Amino acid sequence: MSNTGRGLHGHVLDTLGPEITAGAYPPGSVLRTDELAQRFEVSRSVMREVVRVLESMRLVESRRRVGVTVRPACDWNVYDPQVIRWRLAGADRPRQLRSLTVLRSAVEPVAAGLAARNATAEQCAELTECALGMVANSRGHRLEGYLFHDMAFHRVILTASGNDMFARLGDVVAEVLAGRTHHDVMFDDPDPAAVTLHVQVAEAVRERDAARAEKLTREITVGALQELDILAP
Amino acid sequence: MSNTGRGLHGHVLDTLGPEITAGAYPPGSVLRTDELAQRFEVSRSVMREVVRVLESMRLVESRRRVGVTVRPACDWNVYDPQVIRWRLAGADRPRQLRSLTVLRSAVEPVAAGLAARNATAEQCAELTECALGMVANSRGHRLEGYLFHDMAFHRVILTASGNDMFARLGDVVAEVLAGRTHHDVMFDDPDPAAVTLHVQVAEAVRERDAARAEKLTREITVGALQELDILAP
DNA sequence: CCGGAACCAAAGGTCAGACTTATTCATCAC
DNA sequence: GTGATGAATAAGTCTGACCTTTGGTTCCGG
Repeated sequence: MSNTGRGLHGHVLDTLGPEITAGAYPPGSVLRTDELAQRFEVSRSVMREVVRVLESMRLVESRRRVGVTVRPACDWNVYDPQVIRWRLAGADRPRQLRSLTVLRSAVEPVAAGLAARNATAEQCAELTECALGMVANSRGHRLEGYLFHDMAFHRVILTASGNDMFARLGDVVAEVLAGRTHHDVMFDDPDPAAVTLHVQVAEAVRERDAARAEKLTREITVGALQELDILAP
Repeated sequence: MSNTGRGLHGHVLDTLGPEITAGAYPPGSVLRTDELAQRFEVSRSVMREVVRVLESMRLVESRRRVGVTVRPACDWNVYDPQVIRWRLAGADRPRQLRSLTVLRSAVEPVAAGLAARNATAEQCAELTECALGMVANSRGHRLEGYLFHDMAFHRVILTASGNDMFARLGDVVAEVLAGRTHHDVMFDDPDPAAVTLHVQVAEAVRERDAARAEKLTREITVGALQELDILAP
């Protein structure tokens, strides 16, 4: 699951990071490098590297003569994939999932519009393939197969937009989609209307119809919002 | 300027980070910790901490027996404020500015709509104050005063949306706005139409008119796109 | 000529301990 | 009360040692 698991450093990070994002230490709490090193049974060097990384994520602040103070949640780098994963694994997962879904609803329609203008022929083909894969797995409780193509679909859209910032959200969207399937309510087969919308988006992009791609994608994200009982804008 | 400047560690990071984001080392290049430590005249410990942070930003990957390899740009954590600052300071600043402005155009309208629903009375007041500040500084080459209130305005909107992910983009938007004023074309006084739009957005939020707030904000961001000669979606 | 096993060296990973420096806090003199 | 002084503290830095992984090389046998 976690990609930092390599080495002692990664292990400590994957323990301490989630603790902080879960709110185990209230903002302003002070941690001492030495104490942490003792607790995790690692050397101070390793602990310092962990603190540096947590600092770069703005989860903590290290100051001389004071210690390592935990920062308030509003300071955190909530776009850091690590932080996102930690928060999704924690107690306020539902809240986090809502935030991310709202973000999706803002970004994906615009990305789809751009994709309709900038997608390469190859990307168009990929998109169609993904949509067809979704259709093929839309019945008979083939949720895993459906999820796979769904994640790929949205990733292609975001990448094909040609915008760095959008492309980087592919992982985030994938995480949200996976969460919906694995942890949350996904009783039955996916909504047929949603499947159709994906096929139509692929069409619109292929036909370079930016406005239609944007509009259709907006319908998809509105559906995602409604699934979480979020009032559609 | 840079907030990491504290300590040797920060200094090295602020030198090596921009080099990497500027593309000084092609993807796949291998750096050796020891050599870097020599070059910056710091100990291996400090260098290791720097590498760890760069690794958490996904700028590099550290592997045994191989060294520190530079990752392709598509892997970078482009939402990390540090990375954003480094890229904005580098050669492909214009490209980066475009990416960020497109992101703004996707996010801010939705955020404004949410703000109209969720803003506290205090936030509404702040918003109005910012808008008035913009008006007051809109004539007579008071660019700095205008910028100050403009940044504050957008930050309040993003915060008032009540969405973690949106709120965190306040710094990014501020950076973009500051860039436009300081580095790029901002010859004369700001466009009066834009100033009016900000005032109207403040009104709409105060009156809880989400649809109007969203629409007006979309007009603001379309203007920002046009300034950079980006085709409005 | 080729494939695999054994070996070696290179680079990061970890550790322990000593020393430095900034910062806070308390004390004291004015 | 206020400002200067000093001591305590925890992070910052450096050094040098040793461990572990792993890519490359060599060498042997098929």
